[in-house]
Amino acid sequence: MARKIIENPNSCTLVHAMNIIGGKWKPIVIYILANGSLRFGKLLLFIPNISKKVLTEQLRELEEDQIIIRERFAETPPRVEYSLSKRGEALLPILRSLSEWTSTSFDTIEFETCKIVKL
Amino acid sequence: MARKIIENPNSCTLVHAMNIIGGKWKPIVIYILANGSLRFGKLLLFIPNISKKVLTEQLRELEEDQIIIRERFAETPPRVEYSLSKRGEALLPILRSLSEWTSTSFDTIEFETCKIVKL
DNA sequence: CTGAATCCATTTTGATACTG
DNA sequence: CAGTATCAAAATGGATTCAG
Repeated sequence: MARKIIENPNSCTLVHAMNIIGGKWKPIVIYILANGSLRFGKLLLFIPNISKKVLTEQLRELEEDQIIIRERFAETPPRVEYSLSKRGEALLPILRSLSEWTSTSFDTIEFETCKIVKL
Repeated sequence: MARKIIENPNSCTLVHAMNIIGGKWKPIVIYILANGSLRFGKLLLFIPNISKKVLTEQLRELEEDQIIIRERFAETPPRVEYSLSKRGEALLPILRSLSEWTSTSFDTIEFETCKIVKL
């Protein structure tokens, strides 16, 4: 039986989406920024167990994909604010759905990363 | 200012969801199985560039999280069918939303993994 | 304060050959 | 056919130190 290679737009877009939000901390960052812009130091507090390096990398990638916006203020000491872009905000309902899916589908969930810091 | 550690159920469930579907090939597997059950060999054809070993691992994990169902038939040669569970099916609308989000948010997407085999 | 640069540990992914 | 086993490669994660 002959086989034919075809394009599958659904898989393709799905893979792309996962590349963007599939990072270990990215959904958390997006979720936290949903409540408003934050500076680097605060994000670090909100996400325990993440190192500066990794947070920096994740933020860079999210910025490249235009999910978040990075605003640098020329002050001393320097201040940098991160916030969600329109594209990032469009992602929120989907992340909420994912969150709900987990809640309704699983009885128990436990992580270290469940704990976040409230200021 | 005092800081207090609290639980954040949203982040928690989100992280859990990403642990389950965040694997490199998992969303594709789920998407493909959405069209009906398939056996191992077919899945391998549908996902170019994936090795048997990796596909096996991903399927095992999806099975452990009860996203897919593995059915083994005692025949010769052996036959194994994979299909979506209820829990996995509940994920489909969300994956479709993700797919749509990518389509509307980005102009161009390109991957090697976009190509799948149609039988 | 923000984050770049190093160095190293761990995890993930893959190519290949082999088995019931 | 549907996997294992083994080895190797690559991506990712993280601790620490340095800099504007």
